[in-house]
Amino acid sequence: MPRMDKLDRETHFPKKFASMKCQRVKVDDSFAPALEDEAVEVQHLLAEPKTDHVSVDGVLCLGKEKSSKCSETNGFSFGFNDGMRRNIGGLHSHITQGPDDLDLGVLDGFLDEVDEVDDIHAANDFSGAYEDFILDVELAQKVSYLDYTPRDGSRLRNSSSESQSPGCSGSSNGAAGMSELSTATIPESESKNGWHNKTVKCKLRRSSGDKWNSQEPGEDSVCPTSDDIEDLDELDDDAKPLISLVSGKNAKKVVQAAKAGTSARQKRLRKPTKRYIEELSDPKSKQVMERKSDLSATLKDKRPKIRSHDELHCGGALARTPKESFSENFNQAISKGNDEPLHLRSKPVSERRTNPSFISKGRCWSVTSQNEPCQVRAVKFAPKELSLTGPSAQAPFESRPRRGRPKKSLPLSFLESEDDESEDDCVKKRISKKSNDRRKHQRMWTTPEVMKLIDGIAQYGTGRWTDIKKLMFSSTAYRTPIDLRDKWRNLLRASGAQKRKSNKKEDKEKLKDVVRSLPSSVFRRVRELASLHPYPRFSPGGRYILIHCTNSTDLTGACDRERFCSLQGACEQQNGRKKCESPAGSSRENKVVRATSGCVVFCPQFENNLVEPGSGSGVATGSLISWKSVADGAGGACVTSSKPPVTPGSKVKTALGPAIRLIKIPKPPFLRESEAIGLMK
DNA sequence: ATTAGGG
DNA sequence: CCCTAAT
Repeated sequence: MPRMDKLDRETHFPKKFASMKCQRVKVDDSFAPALEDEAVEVQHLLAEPKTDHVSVDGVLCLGKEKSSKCSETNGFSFGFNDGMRRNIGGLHSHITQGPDDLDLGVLDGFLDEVDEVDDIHAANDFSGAYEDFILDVELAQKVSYLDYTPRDGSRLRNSSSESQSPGCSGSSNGAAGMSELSTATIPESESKNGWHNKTVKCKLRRSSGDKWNSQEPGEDSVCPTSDDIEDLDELDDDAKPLISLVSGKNAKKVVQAAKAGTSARQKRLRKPTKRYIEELSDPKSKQVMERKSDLSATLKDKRPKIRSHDELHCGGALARTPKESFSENFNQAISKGNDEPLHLRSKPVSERRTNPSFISKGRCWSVTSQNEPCQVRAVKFAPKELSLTGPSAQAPFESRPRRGRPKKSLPLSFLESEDDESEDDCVKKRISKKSNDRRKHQRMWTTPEVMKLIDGIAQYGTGRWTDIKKLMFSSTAYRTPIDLRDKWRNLLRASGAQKRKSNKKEDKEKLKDVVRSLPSSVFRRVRELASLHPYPRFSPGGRYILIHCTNSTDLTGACDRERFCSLQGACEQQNGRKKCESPAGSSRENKVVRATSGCVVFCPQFENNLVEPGSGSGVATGSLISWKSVADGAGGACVTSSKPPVTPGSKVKTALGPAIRLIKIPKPPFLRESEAIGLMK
């Protein structure tokens, strides 16, 4: 901290403070207060006086104020009296030095080890699952005998033909190609409906009606597609049990199949992943492995035809569908489906109109969950050549509704999940050269899915993945909120909306694949949304230091509690917990936070350090403001930027230095000065 | 239970 | 996609 600076600043600040009271420092004529939520334009910064050679010293004594009870005044005075008086000199230079030092390295080997441990656990788990399996067989049997009666010839026909088909060979032979599936003869709707009905019977005792019967064979034959095919291997799991049932020469197999079908959804969590079967060499596990593979084989044998049907169905539509009209075609195609999102069915039209699914900002693809199946299939069963992800294999038993994710499923989603595709448990699996690839079970994202995701984000932003899942992906059980978020992260990178961090060739290749697999319109949308909904966004749990707000940075609007409250309100609803105590506008937390000078540092433990506008308003250099205030994007506004998405870690150019940076505080919430300074290097 | 974030 | 930390 240069002394010169200090002196200099001390002469400056009185003036500044005076102007801060006006809530806005008029730096020059070009200052445009019009930018409410956003930041001050860079040019404004450029015009700013170079005030801020204040040392981090005074600013970052976070540890010292342990309680969050400090009064607002304290907060302010702390900021002002201390921070202001002290220097933050050298801050800029520090900040600009090390953009990436926060990256934490992790050993790959470690992950592998963890993986192996997991495998062992899983093996144990499987034996347990098998026991259950046996127990369930009885029930399954009864159900099948009682409830299962072929509805018409078609089903028998299906099954017979199924049983004759060569099918996929083994579970380990993942490379069951699409090529051998080219001769589809069975209407998908038939076989599928048949099985679905059965499933419903078993599970719901016929209480659910004939939802699937209403569909005419071929009704879904128009499937939009494009070059953007992601996935090849997708078998209709639903068909497997049925086929096995009918064709079963082997009672055991029949039972197994029935069991697999009836309790598949219920017992999903217990299914071992294919990987365990493949990789387990432990003698103890071999028995299990054998049984398992036996079962898999049984099931697999029966599947091909059904899949091939899909292929036929969608193949016609594959050819055309130009990029631009992509979404339109898509909508047309899906509009043929008789299905409508269940969650909307019961609602009056008027209500539907207001449903987010139908009103998304700007272009909305209006992809609804129920309609997905067809689309998904269309994409999935594209010719192999179109695959962008390389060979894939089926892993029927790998379906793994992720640990503990959608545990709490709504009744509706249950029904929906039975609808069709969604429950197909064939999880796509990448066969990479590395047999020990951690990412074993992957379910490729189809373009329609991506569009749904985008629509969801358009409506809910990037913080409410569960909501998006519920409303947009209610029928696809395999997509968890985390999956949605992950996909979004990938989309951001792929669309160029986010600077890609990794320089690895492998990653780049993957991104390219993603890019190729999606229409450009998708990425346009992604970029739009990226600017609209920053990601990563400031999260309530996040700890950030916002370094260096400039003089004229105005947080009004961006920081108001109301917006954040509305976000929390949603959480409150879904969690049943009360997170946002005070309604927007009624609490002191709703006060506007204003940063009119220098450097603002905030930390969660200073929640109550809100600065009250009007009373010496303005967050002085070094003041602490509530993370709550920043959580909803105020951080973005705090830093000068004409580009909205300013997120933790992002750089923003200023007139005062090459760039400033939002830094996320690592683990221990309390940070010593030296540590904080260290972070900035 | 849910999200962020890193691998 | 998996896992962990944090809330």
